[in-house]
Amino acid sequence: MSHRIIFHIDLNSFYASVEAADDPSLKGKPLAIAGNAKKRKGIVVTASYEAKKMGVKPPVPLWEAKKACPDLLVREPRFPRYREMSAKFFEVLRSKTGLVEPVSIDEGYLDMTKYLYGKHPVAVAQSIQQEVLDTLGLPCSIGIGPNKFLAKTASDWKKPLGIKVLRKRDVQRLLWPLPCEEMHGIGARTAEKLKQLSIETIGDIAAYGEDKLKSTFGSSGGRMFEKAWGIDSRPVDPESAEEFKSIGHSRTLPEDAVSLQDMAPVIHLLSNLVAQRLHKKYVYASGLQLTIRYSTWETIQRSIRLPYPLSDHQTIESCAKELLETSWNGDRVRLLGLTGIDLIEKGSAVKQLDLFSYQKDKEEWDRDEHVRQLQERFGPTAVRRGYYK
DNA sequence: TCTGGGGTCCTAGGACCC
DNA sequence: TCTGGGGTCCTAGGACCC
Repeated sequence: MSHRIIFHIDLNSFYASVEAADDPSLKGKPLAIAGNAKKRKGIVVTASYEAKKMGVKPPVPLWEAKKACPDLLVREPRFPRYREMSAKFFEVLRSKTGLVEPVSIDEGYLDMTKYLYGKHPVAVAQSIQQEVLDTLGLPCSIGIGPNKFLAKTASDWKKPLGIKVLRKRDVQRLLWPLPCEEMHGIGARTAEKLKQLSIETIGDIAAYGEDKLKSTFGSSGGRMFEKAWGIDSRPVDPESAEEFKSIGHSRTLPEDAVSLQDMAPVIHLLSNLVAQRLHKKYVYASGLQLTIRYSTWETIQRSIRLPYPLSDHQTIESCAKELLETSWNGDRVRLLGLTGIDLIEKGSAVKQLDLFSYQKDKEEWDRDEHVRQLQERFGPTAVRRGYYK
């Protein structure tokens, strides 16, 4: 672990950049990607740099963005296309090192320690940046450091198309003067708490003392302190993005719901979406979590354990309805969400069978097990190829 | 005309057990 | 009349990120 060289690579204004790459007439224009563009409640998810310069800072309501930038061009997101471009992006990264950890659709860490082959890290970063730009038409920023935190901080330094090295010895000069909320992991709430302790900058965090931070912020106080000193021992873990802990969907309703009948179609939709994704990822959910956001923005979450790990949409829907009926307080509802939790891989689920004393609804389980066995014999496409049904 | 949708991690507090 | 002390597990909520 001694002396690593970590890259953090971040695609700049990813969704907007993809749209501009696909439609050159958008290049150099203020562009916003906004969900629900036609409805009232849309917000800007991504803005091009031209739009950002005009004051469009996501996530901002679309109507406010248009007020700030009357010439704003607006596109609805095309997620399948973004996923496609993201896959190509990570393909490029994986051709550089075996140690790539995707963090989200548009950013990832690379452990380049053993993959520089004597070349200068900045030269390698430049060639990666150029390759991503040439082959995908997408600008990215690259941060280089001895650990994830410094690499991530460095990639934020200059956008778009930045390359920045942040060494441990730069921490005092470059990091300490910055306000606390510049540190990854410190948001508005924590920054406010820190302010009340007269901690304004990252340097103040470093000077405050580890034990005192821990006593007010728990374990995150410890991490805060270490980061302020440029310390971060987390490895680049290529597997971490593979495993899912939960799969969920949520929808803001076109209008506030005031009755169970209003909500029934949404529950139906969410159940189907969740079931589909569970199937696609070859997992069962052992529990279900319902989210209700009231018109006051008050949000509650209620969960139940399912009778056995499952992924079929009928059972999910009936359990979701049960949850809704027992959890809803009768107030106006703005948003509903449904999440499958405590996920179990279909292959490994069979080992847990004896742990569950279920009698009914076993057919779906057996069918899924049958599918799994087919997949083991014929590969993941067996079902689509028609071996089943 | 305020405020989307997908996640992860941590903690407080109650239930339960010995 | 009061009435220990741990430990674990679970749930809901909060904070944060992209």
